[in-house]
Amino acid sequence: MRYWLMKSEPDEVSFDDVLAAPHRTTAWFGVRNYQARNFMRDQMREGDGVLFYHSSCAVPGVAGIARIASGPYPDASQFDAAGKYFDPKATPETPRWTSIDVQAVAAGRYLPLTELRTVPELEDMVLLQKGSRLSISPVTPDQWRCILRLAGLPADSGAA
DNA sequence: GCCAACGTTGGC
DNA sequence: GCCAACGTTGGC
Repeated sequence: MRYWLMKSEPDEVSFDDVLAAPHRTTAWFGVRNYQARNFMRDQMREGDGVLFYHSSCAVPGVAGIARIASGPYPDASQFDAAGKYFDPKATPETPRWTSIDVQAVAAGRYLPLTELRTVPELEDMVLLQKGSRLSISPVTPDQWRCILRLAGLPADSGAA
């Protein structure tokens, strides 16, 4: 059981969008960074906890708690020649990019990035490191508990 | 396999 | 829209 932070642009997919989706679940596709892909492919497993983060918006921050709802599987968008995520070097036999399903669990109090930066317990979060742009990053159990407490969510939020 | 040029991310 | 940071590409 691990914990992760996943960035989404709310103009594309917001936490509320996932809450409103069938089974509160969405496929996470379009990741085109090897480090983030390797987390999905090699480490992320069903039941892991997810901090759902809104990026590239007026007030970036953690919008809610989610969980990983599938194992990794090939990202279908890499094969769509008409789509913006097409990768001509990927084939169904040798896929390059990975997807995973994410299920919304609960929205707590919205936690703006500016507030997270003031919390000493979170100063080592990958998200908060200078120059960090990873769309998927690991979160420690202590950081996870701290975020849930700040958001006003029960400590067992995200438990399968 | 080096590394300059280029592209992207994402907060501000 | 700016720009710092960082990843990727491709010539050599």
